[in-house]
Amino acid sequence: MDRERTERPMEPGLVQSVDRAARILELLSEQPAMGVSEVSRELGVHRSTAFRLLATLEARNLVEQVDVRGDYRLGLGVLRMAGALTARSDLTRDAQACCDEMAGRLNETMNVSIFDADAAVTITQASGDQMIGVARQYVGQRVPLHATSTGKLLLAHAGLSEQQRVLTAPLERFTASTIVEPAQLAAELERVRERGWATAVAEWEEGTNAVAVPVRGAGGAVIAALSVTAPSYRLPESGFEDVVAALREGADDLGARSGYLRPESAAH
Amino acid sequence: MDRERTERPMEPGLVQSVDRAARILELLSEQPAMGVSEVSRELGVHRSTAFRLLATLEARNLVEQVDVRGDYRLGLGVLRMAGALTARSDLTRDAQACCDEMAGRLNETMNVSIFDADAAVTITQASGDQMIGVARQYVGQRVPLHATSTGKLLLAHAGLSEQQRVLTAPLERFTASTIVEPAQLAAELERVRERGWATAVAEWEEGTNAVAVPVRGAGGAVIAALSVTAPSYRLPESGFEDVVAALREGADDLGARSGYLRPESAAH
DNA sequence: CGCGAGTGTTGCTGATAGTGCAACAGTGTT
DNA sequence: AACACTGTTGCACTATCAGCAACACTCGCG
Repeated sequence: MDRERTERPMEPGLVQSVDRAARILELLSEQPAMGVSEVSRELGVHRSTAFRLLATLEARNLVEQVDVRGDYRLGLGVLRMAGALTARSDLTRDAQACCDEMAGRLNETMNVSIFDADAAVTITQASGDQMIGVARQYVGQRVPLHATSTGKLLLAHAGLSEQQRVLTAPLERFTASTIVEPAQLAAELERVRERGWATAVAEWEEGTNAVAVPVRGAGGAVIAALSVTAPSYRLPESGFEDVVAALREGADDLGARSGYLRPESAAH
Repeated sequence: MDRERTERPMEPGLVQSVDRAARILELLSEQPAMGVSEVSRELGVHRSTAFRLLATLEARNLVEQVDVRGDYRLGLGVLRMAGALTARSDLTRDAQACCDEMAGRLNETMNVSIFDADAAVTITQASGDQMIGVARQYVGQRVPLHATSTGKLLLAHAGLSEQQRVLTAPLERFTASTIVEPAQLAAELERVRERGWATAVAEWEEGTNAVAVPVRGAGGAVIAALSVTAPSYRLPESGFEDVVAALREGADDLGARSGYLRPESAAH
């Protein structure tokens, strides 16, 4: 159900209170609003500690209280950082337009993701207008490389060292269909490279399928992945090939503008 | 030139290291990348201190190094927060679309701003394709209420207590034309309410003019401001009325969707 | 080539800054 | 009215974090 419980004790050499503050921001990215007590319970600290952390974040506009003596939520200061971040590259902006357009055509949830260290990061998302769809907000979310269509696609075109690292580390299981055997994953990656697109059939979330195609920038390198996600009854395996054609169009449009975000994303 | 030097010693009861970390994020929102030493100088702390703060932020993906032993910049974790923030309201998304469309029509820099405590916050921005334009990225930026078109418009329609607060506090001067006399500002606000739009003629930045109109949501309340900003030679005072007509169209479109972001924005 | 000034990074140690405690002031429920 | 909550604030202790100094390294200059 909740798939992020990083209750690690924090590596030494880091600043404890800053780490806790950052975790608060993470929490507030998942839940729309939280009270002081709720935060303190989640962090495992005293209420007063959580309060002071929140008060500090509030002074810098990173969080705000919905009203006096009320819950806290993310503040508008976040916008400034987000603006500065997206201003750095055209890809984010172009990807948003691409997602919006494709979501209108396919009427399903679209994602554009990029490779980052040990995960695929969704940089853009647009939803179809169907009642049943992808509920969660995935923008900025780090999803595993071995259990999602975008993850597998990006990993298949990443550097060998990156692939080795994922293949040697234990593969976490999320559903009954999740690939957890390294050999099986290696074969899957090979197939992804051959046919030029990747899938995820209930491997990350039960009852949910996804298809991803590469976005190629100047020089032909894979700079991102464009994907569709939908309930399995609306996107069955038999329909994958049809979607791929549509996806390719969008991905080529996006790639043609050859936006780039992290030139060193493959390097380490 | 640099108009933000909040070298205040930090109020008691706040967590020092978290405050410093937040300031790092602010700095990285202004400059695209900074080294450890640069950050330490800016914060007035030792290099090792700045390093550990950055390392902690990096562990939570809020910043990242451009390469090993290199500068730091904002990380992709910021996207997650931004995604969660904008997902809370339709206004941000609709405003972006509105800005984009208007920027295409007027070929100038468009902004949508909302009222927040003691400043106007730009939640959306789109630029025309002219070479000379608004250089700075303003999204998430807090601009003064008395020296900008959006600020004056929002203030004119804010609660009386808010207006009183601004009128009694000292009005900072930014250019020769900045209104610093409370009585003069009060008269200006009255004029804004009468004619239904606000201007800023080189009051915030020399050689730059701006015009703002209200965005009215369900119930007729002013929920945001839509504005155009341009060099004074392209947007002279004589041309204001023409732009207003175009702005009104966009603002009405936007308001018709009656998005809402902060229902309690006027309360305190 | 070697110097010097710059960088990012890392143990160590003392004192400061931040934590937990307890108590207060509220609100809504029992 | 008692209770169980909430967010908030002074206080005192001690764990935490800032500063120092040294390291490894890169760059530019002589």
